[in-house]
Amino acid sequence: MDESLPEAATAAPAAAPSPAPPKGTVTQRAIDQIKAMIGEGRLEPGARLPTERDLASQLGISRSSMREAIRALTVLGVLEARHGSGIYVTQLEAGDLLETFGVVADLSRGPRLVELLEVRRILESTATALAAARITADQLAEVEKHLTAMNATDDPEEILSHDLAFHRVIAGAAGNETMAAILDGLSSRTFRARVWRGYQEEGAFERTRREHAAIHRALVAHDPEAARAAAAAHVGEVEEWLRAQLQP
Amino acid sequence: MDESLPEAATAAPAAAPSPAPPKGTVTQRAIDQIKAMIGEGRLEPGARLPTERDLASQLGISRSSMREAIRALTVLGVLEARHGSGIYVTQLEAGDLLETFGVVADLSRGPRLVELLEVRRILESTATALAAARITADQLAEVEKHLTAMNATDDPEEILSHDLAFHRVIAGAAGNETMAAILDGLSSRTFRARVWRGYQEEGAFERTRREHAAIHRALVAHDPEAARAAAAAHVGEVEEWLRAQLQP
DNA sequence: GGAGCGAAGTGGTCTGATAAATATTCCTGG
DNA sequence: CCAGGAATATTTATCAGACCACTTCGCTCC
Repeated sequence: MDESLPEAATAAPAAAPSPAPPKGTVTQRAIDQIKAMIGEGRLEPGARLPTERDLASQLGISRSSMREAIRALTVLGVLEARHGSGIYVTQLEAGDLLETFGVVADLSRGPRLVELLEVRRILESTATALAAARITADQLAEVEKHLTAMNATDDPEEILSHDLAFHRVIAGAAGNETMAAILDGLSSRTFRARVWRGYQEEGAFERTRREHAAIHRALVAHDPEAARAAAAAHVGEVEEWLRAQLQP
Repeated sequence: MDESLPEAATAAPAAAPSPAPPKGTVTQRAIDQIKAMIGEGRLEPGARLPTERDLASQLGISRSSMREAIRALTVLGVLEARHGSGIYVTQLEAGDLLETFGVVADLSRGPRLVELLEVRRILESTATALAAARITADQLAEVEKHLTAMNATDDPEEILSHDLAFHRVIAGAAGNETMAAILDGLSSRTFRARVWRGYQEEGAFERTRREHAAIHRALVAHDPEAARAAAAAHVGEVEEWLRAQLQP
């Protein structure tokens, strides 16, 4: 019967500064609080966090919930847990935080693949244009290395690998690490493997080779506009092919 | 002694297709396996997963570890847990998966903020150009609504809110949901609030107003090139200001 | 047939314990 | 005094079991 009154005696002992904003789950709150600590600068990149137990008691939650929060921030690339050592804030660099971008590419299908390629075309053409203006001799040599290696083999795996590296070096030469990291995610292995499985079976090898050569020529000539056009055409070819595939 | 030969007796009862690839933590493995299930189409968008308990025993791990895996995929926007109901795969649309993009903007500092603005400038200018060609009368009306509302108040909070909506409608009119979702992340509330705190104190209100008007004119005229230029200049202004701030 | 209720199912949280990897301390021998 | 290594302490990784909160659905009763 009537044994329990909703409110009453349970005056929480530790309701100090934060009047316990009861939004969402405790785990979500923990995630937000840790993010806030980093955002406000209370935790520098590379800093070591208190132990799981300390953090848990500090926020008034159980260790299980705290572990879920930590795990979530780990997959986001914000934290890094080292077994036996502790939990650390990553360097919060573009590569750390944008690694999850690959998940988007891996799980997207149908029309969204075309949209992703459109984004890649826009960013890649601009990045290649910037690279044409800024690329150094060393970087250019590396581009050539992957270009020749790509043309010297017939193994699709190896071609794909050098193709990815080819574009990665170019993106790096553009001087915008964030853009390079995004492009890396948009070119993730499984994403390209999926699209190219069919594309390369239509004799696209030769065309791809010519397009890469055009990009390389533009880089050598330090001609941003030619580089932009060549890169846009390169991605656009795949984009158009994929668009056609979706309307049988 | 010599009691242990590497292989031998422990013929696991359920070591059927996957010979237990012992890479990383069990939780990470669980994350990968669930991702694989979705990637291979064994789990459609919107589908309901087995219960935590079933999934855990199915993969041979404890419920705690399985919960961490689920939580991780939840913050990535891949899964959605409904208390008392079950765990479901999201629709895997751009908005779901790219929500995490906001944390990049929120946690970035210094030079990376400039890089993010550069990416935004590239995408936003292209999106605005596309919108100029494709925008409908209804969408144009909504753009105007936010434009006038923005100019009718002095409350920074309200201005920021309508500013975000202004660009969001334009991005939506460009017809690429993925690009719109990325731009949304690049314009997340806390990100812009941080940058604009200083920017708007330098009498940038009037300039911002003129830039928005220019974008709007280009949209009305359905002039992609003008729209591209206006949008690029708009973001570029903030970008340049921020770049200058970093070299005192 | 419909409204209300209650039991079963399911995610959310907590507690406690053990294993594994790492960090620290301290002892020993030169 | 110092170098090396073993014992010890710290910390994350994982597991197990319990209880609570919310949802769902079937059942009863009107």
